[in-house]
Amino acid sequence: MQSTQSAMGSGRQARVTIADVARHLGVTKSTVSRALNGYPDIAEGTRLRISRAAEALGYRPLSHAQAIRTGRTRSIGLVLQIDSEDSARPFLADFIAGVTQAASDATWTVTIAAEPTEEKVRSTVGRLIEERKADGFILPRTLCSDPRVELLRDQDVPFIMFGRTEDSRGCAWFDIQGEDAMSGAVARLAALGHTRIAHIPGGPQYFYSQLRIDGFQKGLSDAGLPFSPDLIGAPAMTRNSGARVAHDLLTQATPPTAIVCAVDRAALGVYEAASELGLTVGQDVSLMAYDGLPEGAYATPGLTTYAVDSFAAGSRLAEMLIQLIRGADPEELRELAPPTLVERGSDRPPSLTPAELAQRVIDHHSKQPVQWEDNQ
Amino acid sequence: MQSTQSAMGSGRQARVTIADVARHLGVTKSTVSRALNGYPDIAEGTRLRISRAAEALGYRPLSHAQAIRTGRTRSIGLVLQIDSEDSARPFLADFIAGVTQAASDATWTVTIAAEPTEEKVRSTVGRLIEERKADGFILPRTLCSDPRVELLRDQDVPFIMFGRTEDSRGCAWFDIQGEDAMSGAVARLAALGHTRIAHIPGGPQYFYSQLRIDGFQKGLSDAGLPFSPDLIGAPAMTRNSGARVAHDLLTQATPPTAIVCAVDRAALGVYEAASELGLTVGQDVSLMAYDGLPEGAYATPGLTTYAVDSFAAGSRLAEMLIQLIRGADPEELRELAPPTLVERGSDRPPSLTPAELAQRVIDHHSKQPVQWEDNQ
DNA sequence: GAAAGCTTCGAAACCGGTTTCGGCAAGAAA
DNA sequence: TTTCTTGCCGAAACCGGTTTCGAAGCTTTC
Repeated sequence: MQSTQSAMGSGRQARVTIADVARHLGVTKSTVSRALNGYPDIAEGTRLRISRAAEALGYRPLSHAQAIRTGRTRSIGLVLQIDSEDSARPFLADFIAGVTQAASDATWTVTIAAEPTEEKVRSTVGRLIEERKADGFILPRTLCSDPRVELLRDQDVPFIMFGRTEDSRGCAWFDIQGEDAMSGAVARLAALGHTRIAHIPGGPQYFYSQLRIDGFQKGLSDAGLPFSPDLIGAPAMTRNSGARVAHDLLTQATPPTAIVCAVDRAALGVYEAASELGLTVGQDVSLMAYDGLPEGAYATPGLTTYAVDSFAAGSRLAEMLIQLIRGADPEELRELAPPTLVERGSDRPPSLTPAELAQRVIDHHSKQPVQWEDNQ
Repeated sequence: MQSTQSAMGSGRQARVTIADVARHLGVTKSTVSRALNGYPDIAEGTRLRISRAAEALGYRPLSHAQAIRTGRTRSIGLVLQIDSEDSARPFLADFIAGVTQAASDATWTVTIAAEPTEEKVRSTVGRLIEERKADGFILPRTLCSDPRVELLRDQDVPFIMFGRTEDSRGCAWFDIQGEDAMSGAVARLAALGHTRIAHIPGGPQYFYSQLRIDGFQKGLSDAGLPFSPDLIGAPAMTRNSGARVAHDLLTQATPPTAIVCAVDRAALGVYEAASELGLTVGQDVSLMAYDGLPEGAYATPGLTTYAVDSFAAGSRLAEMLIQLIRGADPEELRELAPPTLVERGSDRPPSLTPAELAQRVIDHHSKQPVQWEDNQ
């Protein structure tokens, strides 16, 4: 019956096209197309007949054939920046799984790219736009002022950010409530009896770092604890810099008995610093952080942290982006999800006062001076 | 001059199409197309004129417009299986970066999907084929007999495997030389003076596990060491199962003084088992493994391991797949790359004989019996 | 009963490329 | 000079969809 027409080449199975469906029912392609796309000028009976036949014949429209007319590929773009020492790496698998899962559920696909530098990321995004490889983009790890945002805004391409930025006029975003986590951590530590609590913030280029500092300060004032600038250390995003900053904090004249880190990775360095100073985390100094890295479970004692559900974040971002592309108002597409507290052993009541702690450090220091390596 | 034609909708910048280029030069679309695609019936001068003009005008063909006629999207498919406890996770970011980098360099793109179960992976691959979203696929983590392979072979869709399988007739693949790594590890440990060396293999569903067992045995015979079945423990792919298997091996009547693990993750468990038995890795028992996980560097002492360059693997796989899609013979597209030895502290000369080691374990065991938890 | 309106669908153009076919001109062979 | 190639390119069909336009057929209205 359908015969010759679609006898595509070498072995690959002949696809059933819209023309096949039309011929099978004795209608025209245009009728089939409109029926399947919900145009109002098709009789309900006809629509039913057509959609049933399409289903039965196994017809699947070719998204790139549609795209040539509609300009839409049903594909979401995800351009990652992966530098040699990427802090986002552990989340990535879950995040990608979430994004693709949600896309898949909507019969969309995800076009992914990874570039090492900000500049290359920009140009790749540009290329994907030019080639219309994606109908919209998810931007992970947004910076305070993000060049990708300008590019996409200029080109009028839909996008959604994972994380807020300073200026999010007309932008859709999804974020995790990092500020509440930080104030929650302070509240928890204060309830345990700590009175001098320090913070190690993340890199200033990330907007969330400021939010978490704000949350930290709010936590202090909520608990009625005094704030002083020396409670906030230098930014640290890696294990080693975390160790260095923790070392500085703990060798102050009045050291904190508890430290709240903006990111888990820095917290892993705090273990090192404590150990070098003859202190034990969870005993002499309490520690809380944020991210939920699996490595935190392997530390001794386990790191108490606020965990982010990256899978859920990715899948929600994909859903929201699809809505945006379908015409939703970006200002309506904004969501804030809470992280979940993972209680392990690194936060306990203080066993020493700050003064006693300082003495312990001095005693230990007199025995063995410390050297920090600069690699890793 | 070009005016009205391509005044595409709302704000988004007007693309320059092949018709624009043709009009600009006073030739037809077909000439431009053939010139740009290297057809032999275009004069060299014309070809030059056209490609220069295309460059100058910023013309980029729309891959999905090309696809409608050619059937090719210039996109490679990557369908990952990500279950809740995925051992491949740490590699993933680098791997993806490698794949997309190589694709990007060839102005191809990567369409990615992630599914939790084997069945869903299969159906997603099927969908991507039906919708012609990818011209070929990279299959990571190949199983001994892999259902994806049958599917793709049936449909006559090009694909390349990361890892060999039992039956790789007509298949292209890229793999890392795990068997040589294992025999190299044995040779190294034998040279250090170990005479009783055990192996903890990976999951039997993975073909590489058998290869690595073979390599291990070859290492023993090369070193002139006797083999006995009790030198090979139960399979272990996780930290906890690694600990359990190591415990079994080390509590044998004649325990090994060195253990070679098929995967790093299991080796991390060996540290735990050793510590529970009152032994120190690198001192009482030597340890080598394979993968190159970053966590290995944080263990004490650092884990000596054969590291896989996932970025390079991904990028090579993408390059090879593109060649395959362009018509290369799959039997020619097979490559084996060596891992690189990362020397840290876990392999040292034996300090005890197996008999002395057994006695140490017995002495320690009489003091405190061991319980293994089953979570994590 | 004719005009007007509505519903429903066919015909054909269109999207941006690729590919087939054929024709023209120049050069080679007869 | 005529004929046959050969090189080069234009014309038009084609890929698989979407969308515009218009025209039937049926109702409704006056």
